[in-house]
Amino acid sequence: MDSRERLVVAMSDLMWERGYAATSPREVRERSGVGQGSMYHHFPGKRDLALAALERNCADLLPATVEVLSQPGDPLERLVVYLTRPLPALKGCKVGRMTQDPLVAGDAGLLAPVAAAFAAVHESLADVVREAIALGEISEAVDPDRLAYMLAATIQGGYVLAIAAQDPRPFEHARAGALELLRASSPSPAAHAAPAAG
Amino acid sequence: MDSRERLVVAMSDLMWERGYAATSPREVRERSGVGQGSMYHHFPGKRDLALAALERNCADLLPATVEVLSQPGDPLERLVVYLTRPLPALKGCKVGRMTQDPLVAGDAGLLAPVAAAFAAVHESLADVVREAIALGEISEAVDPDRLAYMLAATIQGGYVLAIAAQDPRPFEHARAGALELLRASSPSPAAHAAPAAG
DNA sequence: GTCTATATGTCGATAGAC
DNA sequence: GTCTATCGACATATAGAC
Repeated sequence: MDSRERLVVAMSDLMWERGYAATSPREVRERSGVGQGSMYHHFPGKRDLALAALERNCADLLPATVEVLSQPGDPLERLVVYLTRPLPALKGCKVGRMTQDPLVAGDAGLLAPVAAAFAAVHESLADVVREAIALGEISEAVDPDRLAYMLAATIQGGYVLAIAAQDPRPFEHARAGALELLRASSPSPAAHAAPAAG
Repeated sequence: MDSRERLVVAMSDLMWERGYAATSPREVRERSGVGQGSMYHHFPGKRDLALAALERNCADLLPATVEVLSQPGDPLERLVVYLTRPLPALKGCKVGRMTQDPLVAGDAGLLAPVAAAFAAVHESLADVVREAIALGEISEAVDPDRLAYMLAATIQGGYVLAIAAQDPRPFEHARAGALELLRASSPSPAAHAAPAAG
């Protein structure tokens, strides 16, 4: 791993552990083992390093999420996987958390990769919901875009509740609640327990 | 307004505008118009001032939320109000945002008022959901605690999506989606449009 | 309770040799 | 590309008079 890469990894980790404002160039240097001169050779300043770190985080997380939603097979089942896969409730989302840092949210350049990642997840989610509606697994009374936003919000907001309580259960309950409600609203109640007949 | 109060207000505003780590005692002094000596007379340090500011924010926001949920009358209608009342999608939640700041989330003392506020909202929400289930407005297949967590998460996560997109619509869509799904899962479909008969 | 003055360290970056 | 040295500014307080 070259110096540039080590700097990006260290910055990414530190933004995750301490936040953007609270992370100093010095810590990045120390953790990466890269010297002062090298750091400013590779990046004009802290913000540019943060941008590279953010882009890296998005590139790390996005493919796995989209992949879960792009599997072949039953769309409702893909939503179940989306809502039940293991996620670090007490650590939060490396990407979503950045929206709550005013220094990041106030900087269009830093926010851009985050916005792109959420937009991509939304498109995948909305597609799956549309498929599920077409198959009669979800009520036609539901708007696919709205439901997709709701599902993504359940995850992101679940982190907030879990961290506030210092307990993963609110996160798990929120996701389970979304799933329960989704199933309770299904046009074919049989879909809850077993594959629908026909 | 005395010095102490002015300090707390300034700190509260600055944590809101810039975050905790990015807010310096100097800015607090300048905005509040309180001198250096007075500041350290009233508070031992930045953290203690932040704690007072957090407690104030919680005390500001909690009553209004609980009040919405504690109105007399139809419980489902109270959930509708909870999910449709005007909220600042692009600004986020003064209380919820704090959970995403590692310096706050890693400090049990700072997190305590936030945890208490979310716990209080959850209790109110879960009570309303239980009432709605008892009246047959929401399916008995739904667990009240889970649904309550899901609804709170929808709001908190909606902020994340809206700020990422720099557009209030994901927030509004997420809330509307929750409402739509709630209605689609209602045991008495008539409840969607008009008061249920009987 | 409020003020001015001071202290110590770090931040975020630059300089310039190798 | 990497190094050491250095910079001016600010962060986070403390001291001690009034």
